Amino acid sequence: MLPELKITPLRYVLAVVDQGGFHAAARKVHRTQPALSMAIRELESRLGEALFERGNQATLTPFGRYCVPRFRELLTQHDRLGRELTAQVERQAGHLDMAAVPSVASRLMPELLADFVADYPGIRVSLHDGNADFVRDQVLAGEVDLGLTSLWEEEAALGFTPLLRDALGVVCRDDHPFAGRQAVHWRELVEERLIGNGTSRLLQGTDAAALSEHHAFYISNMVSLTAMLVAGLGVTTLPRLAFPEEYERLRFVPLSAPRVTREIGLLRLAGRSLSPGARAMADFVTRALG
Amino acid sequence: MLPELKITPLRYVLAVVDQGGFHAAARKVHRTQPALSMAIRELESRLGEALFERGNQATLTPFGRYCVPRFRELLTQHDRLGRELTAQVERQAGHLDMAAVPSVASRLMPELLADFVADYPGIRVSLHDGNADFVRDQVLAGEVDLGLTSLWEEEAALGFTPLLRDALGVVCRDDHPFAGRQAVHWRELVEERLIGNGTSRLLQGTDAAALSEHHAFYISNMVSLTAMLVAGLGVTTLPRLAFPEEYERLRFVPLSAPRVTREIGLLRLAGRSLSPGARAMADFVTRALG
DNA sequence: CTGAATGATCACTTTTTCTTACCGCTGCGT
DNA sequence: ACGCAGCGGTAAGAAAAAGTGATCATTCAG
Repeated sequence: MLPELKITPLRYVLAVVDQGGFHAAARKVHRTQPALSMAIRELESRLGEALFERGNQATLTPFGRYCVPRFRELLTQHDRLGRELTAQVERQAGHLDMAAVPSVASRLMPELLADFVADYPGIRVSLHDGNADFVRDQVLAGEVDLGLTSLWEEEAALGFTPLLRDALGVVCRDDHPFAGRQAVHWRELVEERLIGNGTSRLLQGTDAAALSEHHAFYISNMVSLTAMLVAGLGVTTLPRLAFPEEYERLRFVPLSAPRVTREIGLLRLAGRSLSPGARAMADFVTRALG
Repeated sequence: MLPELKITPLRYVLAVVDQGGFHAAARKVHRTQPALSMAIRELESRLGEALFERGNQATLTPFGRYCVPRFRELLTQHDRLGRELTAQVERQAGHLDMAAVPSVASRLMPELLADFVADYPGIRVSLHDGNADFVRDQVLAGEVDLGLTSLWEEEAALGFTPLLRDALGVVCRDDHPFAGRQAVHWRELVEERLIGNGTSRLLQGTDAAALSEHHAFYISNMVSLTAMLVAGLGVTTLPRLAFPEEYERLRFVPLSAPRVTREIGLLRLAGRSLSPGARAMADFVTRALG
């Protein structure tokens, strides 16, 4: 029904118009003159109307004059699309959404992102932070391309690439007997007033599993938790990365037994490939942390 | 450098997306499934990025999801252009400019145009009227596609198609001795007070050439001329078509000797083809008057 | 476990596109 | 007036692209 206009002949027509002749145009598009002659003739017969005046050399018919600007417009859009897509593929443009647990988001991401934008100035990044469940759900729902978190349990739909291990330790105030110690054994914590938090479940399944039931309070909010620690209301366990270094009065003492670590890594949907931008980020993070 | 996106594979991609599978899409576009498989694979390798998730059946990659709306947009514009051009070629749309001498413009064109728009409702017509020189110049300058006029002298750059002959006659008031006569001989006019007008030069080169020098006044404006005739100030010569029938008191009497006729026809630029709309008009006029 | 989907792959044919070689025409300089 | 360089068009065959039919592996429902 409607004639399928091929892109190349349109380009030829414009070349002939712009160069003012078939020969010059052929040179421009790296073809021979007959190629243009035939391609354009083909296009004309497809349209059912001549574009160039026959006999007269390379002058447009009225219909040709009507067509040229429209051809040019279509080609402009075609080329724009081509450039846009290659920009995406070559990571000169694009965007990605990622989610990270707060410790990663606040301690690792700032530097990481600074380095990333230096390498890929055209790629826009959105970073959402939330607890490990939030990150997992966001990835699973496809709301974000990548997650940086620790994974509680393997899932078929998720692909997890471990990047770094984060050791659990005890956090206490600087006047506490633990402060300054090289290590603490879990049994010593039984005597303490222990404050539970979101990371406490790391202890489950370890020798210190009992502790995770043991706490006096459970505080999920990090600001509240640190306030209580600064007030000397008790001690808590936290992975090193989650330990808020900016509080002068708090100290982090590694747990010597059990040696509990959480594994922080890159989380993504299995079997779903990444956008070019997301792949750039995934590669970048793996190189930087792995 | 930039990858030449061909139209057909883009269409295939959209078909696969819309139909939800390669087989269904192949049926839709009247191709076999391998054709789509291969064309799309080719496109992917050209872009350097997969559009469909391998293994998983006909689901888009993130990059594919990014591409699809853009492909659709480009195809929409492509198809719109195709439809637009065929509309022009098939005379469902378009426009043309024409010029005609006043007699043709006022006596022939109204009915002609009415019939034309009935046949070609989509074509816009601009009609300019002016004397024969004006029409010739407009055509020569390419300001109009077609002219309806009489041609004084052949010119290489102009193509003239005679359509009808218009006989010269004498115009006088109804109380003049000529009124009611079947014919008048040029010698009879020598006695009369003769008013010259733009068409008087038709007499040049005929037996009555002397008359064209002979006139008492020369009036180019038609309204002024008729006013003078109605006032009984004299008589004039006019081609039949230029005789203003709407004036009850004026009479037209053919010249029996010499038999002078002007030849009215279609004027166009030689060696320059017409736009589809103009060709429709040219054919139409030739059929209607020829 | 079978059978009917899916998409991928392979060998081959058809179609399209391009090139080389050559033609006729036009216009310019001698 | 003549040759000659430039133009665009034509024809035959080579090269590339697109399409087909047969076949395969995989998945999923009954």
